[in-house]
Amino acid sequence: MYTIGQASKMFNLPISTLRYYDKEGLFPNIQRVSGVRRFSDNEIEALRVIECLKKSGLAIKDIKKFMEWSTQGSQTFKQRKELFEKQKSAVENEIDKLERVLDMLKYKCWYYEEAIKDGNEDKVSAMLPDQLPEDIRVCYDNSHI
Amino acid sequence: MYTIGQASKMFNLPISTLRYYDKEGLFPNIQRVSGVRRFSDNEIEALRVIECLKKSGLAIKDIKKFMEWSTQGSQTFKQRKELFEKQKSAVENEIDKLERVLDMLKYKCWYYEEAIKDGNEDKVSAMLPDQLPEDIRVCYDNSHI
DNA sequence: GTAGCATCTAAACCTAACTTTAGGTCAAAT
DNA sequence: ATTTGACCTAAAGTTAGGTTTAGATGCTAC
Repeated sequence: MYTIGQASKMFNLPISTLRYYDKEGLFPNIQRVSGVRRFSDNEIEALRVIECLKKSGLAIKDIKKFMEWSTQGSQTFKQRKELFEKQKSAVENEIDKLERVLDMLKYKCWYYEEAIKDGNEDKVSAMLPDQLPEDIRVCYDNSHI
Repeated sequence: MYTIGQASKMFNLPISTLRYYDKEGLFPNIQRVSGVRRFSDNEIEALRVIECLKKSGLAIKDIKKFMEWSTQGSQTFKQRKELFEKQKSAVENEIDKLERVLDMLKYKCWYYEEAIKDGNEDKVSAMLPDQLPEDIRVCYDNSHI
């Protein structure tokens, strides 16, 4: 059992954010002792899931829906599983996108290294893809589809 | 040379967004013909960079700063390179985070598969990490640090 | 010549996810 | 007894990144 201050430190989230999450219905079963919230193992695991779903791109109101499903027992197992499958694909896609962003960034890093070496960007900006070093060409191609 | 409508289609961005970017100073050198914007190769490459930096997590006002550096010639090569290096690390970090999110999601997918098989989550929720299948245990461990 | 487009501007509006403010309760330490 | 510190609420404020609205301009096809 933790206070809001302890939970705040555990997850490195401001107290105001935890209260906001509670107001938004993300802890549907949180207990209170004379008005004060008690974060049990239940809420701690909820917070882990909240962080995960948030980073996966899910909006608060949809995380709330999941938390409601969790209070409804075995009849919502399928929905819950499907939500996690959906977010899994979303994150896989996001990672793929970021890999292409990374290639662009690698190309640009190389580009400015060369420009610095030359003192100008004339040579490097005139270079055609097939004149680039192999590893840089791959990055260029991946980011200029 | 492209009109705003053509650029909008090329990048799949609303016209209003392109005008907003212009207002925010993201095309410092864009030409106009009797008031109408002309998107040249310069602005097209700028848009590729904008998309990249945006996805890397950079704010519009910082992208603007980069675009200003780009108008200042060789004296800003170093700053520009450092910006790309910084965003490269940021994206590498973000990908790492997402890999851990992915592990949590894989664990939860497995969890609900088991719960569906069993008709309840009693067995699977009582399972200690070392009783999990090896691949799932890895996911669990990576997401419950 | 007028109807239909694409373009333009300034300014208001929108949304999500918080954060801040102002005021209040309560228990423990001084 | 009063001060400190952790908790509480409701409501207002904030920020980023757009989007929408309303009204204007100008080319081109009929």
